[in-house]
Amino acid sequence: MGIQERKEREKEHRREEILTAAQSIFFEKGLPSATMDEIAEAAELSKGTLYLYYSSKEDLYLGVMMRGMELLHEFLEESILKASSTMDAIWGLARSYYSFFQQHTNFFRMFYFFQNPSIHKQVSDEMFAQCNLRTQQLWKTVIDVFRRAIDEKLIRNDLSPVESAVILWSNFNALLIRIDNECDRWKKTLNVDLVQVLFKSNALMLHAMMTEEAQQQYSNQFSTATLSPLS
Amino acid sequence: MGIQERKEREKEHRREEILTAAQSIFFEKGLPSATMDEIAEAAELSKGTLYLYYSSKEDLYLGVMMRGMELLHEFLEESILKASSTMDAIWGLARSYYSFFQQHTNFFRMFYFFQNPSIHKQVSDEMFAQCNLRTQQLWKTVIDVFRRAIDEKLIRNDLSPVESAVILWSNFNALLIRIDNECDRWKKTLNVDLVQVLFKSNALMLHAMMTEEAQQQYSNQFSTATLSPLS
DNA sequence: GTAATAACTGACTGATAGTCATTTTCTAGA
DNA sequence: TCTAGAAAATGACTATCAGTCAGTTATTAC
Repeated sequence: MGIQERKEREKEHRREEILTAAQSIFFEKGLPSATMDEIAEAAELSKGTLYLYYSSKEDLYLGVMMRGMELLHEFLEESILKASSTMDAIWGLARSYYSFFQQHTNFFRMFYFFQNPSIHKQVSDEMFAQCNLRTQQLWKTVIDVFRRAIDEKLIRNDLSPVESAVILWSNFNALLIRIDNECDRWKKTLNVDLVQVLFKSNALMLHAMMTEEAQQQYSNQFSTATLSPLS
Repeated sequence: MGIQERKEREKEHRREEILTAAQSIFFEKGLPSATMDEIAEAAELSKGTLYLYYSSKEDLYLGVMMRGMELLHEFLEESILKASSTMDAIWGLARSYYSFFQQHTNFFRMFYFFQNPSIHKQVSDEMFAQCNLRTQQLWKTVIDVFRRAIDEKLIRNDLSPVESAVILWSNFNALLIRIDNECDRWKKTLNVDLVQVLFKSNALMLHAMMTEEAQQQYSNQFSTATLSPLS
């Protein structure tokens, strides 16, 4: 009998439909303002049914967010594949994360909204574990690029792959968040273009992490010309 | 008649009492889980009275947060005063922000919780404006140190004071947030001490921002020995 | 002493996350 | 095709909580 299998498929499909409905509502309103009634209406289901598939609003939010994490992972993997060298791959991570930020701002916002533990109260253990797994996979991809860079003596070997990855990523991410929230304010009150600062900062930090040989080899890469996003 | 004045004082005092009650509840539970009834009980007032002094739960939250911002400002100002040189003042900003983070983690958490615009819905314009003013004052203090550093040719003059300030601060802040949320996880799964990474990252970035003269002058400052927090 | 004003109260309203008894739909075997 | 039982879906209901406002208490001015 394929009935069991078909039911499984249909159930999975329903889970995805609910997620799609939730996504449109969360993108529009954010977690606090979105209501389960709205999501139910968007999904053309009753509210009770949502709870047969997800155990809380926060679980739904996490489900949508994990779609975003998969998408970001694809962005990064693809840019790594396309890279002509390991150094190019490192710059590619920055460029592709910036593209992701521009093209999928709503997902990006979910990431940093959920970074905050005050929100985690209603998240189920399963979802939380699944999300941590995805996060680890993402980090593995990023860290592996830095591992290669250190093996190739592009990055100083007094930095570990994990250290260099977390430093460069955190630095880039912090400025992306600031761009998302405060870009206009910084432009108006202090006449600073945070997007330029973003790439300048990334270039500075990467340069500081490089071995002397690599600094000489790639010195031209970090001229002001290539600092701007290749938009 | 000093009655008007006394009444003003009493009103201000009541505002502060309410803030103190709110602070204890917000520290304990965070914004989403704290209830106005709890805060009212802690303040020994009725809920209605809270709304005579603050127009929403979020306004109360902002009021408490601004206390934290003033405290941080004092930390920074004091460390700048104590600094023996401009370069020492820059390191002092990092050290004092780290001290603030350790001693007043609850305030620190409020800062990054509220960075998120999804929360701002119920904030009054007055409070928002007041908070922006405080933020600008804080930034002015930080930026002024970097202005001095550039004047003294310690920091490269292709960086503006604002740029260098926002880069170094954002970088430091990003890792502090990660330490607060994920320190144990990084230690366990990847065997990395994020606190060491924090100061290493700050040293790297600052070094990259320095002029060649300053790099030579201060090269010993950034040996591994001084990378650890002077706890 | 009293009228006017200011400060405070807490029962009430509306919104909303999550529940569960009931109904509807689907499946398997006769 | 019919039917019993399982699976899926429903929506009225409960509990909680931010915010309101008519009414009460305290203070001031004369």
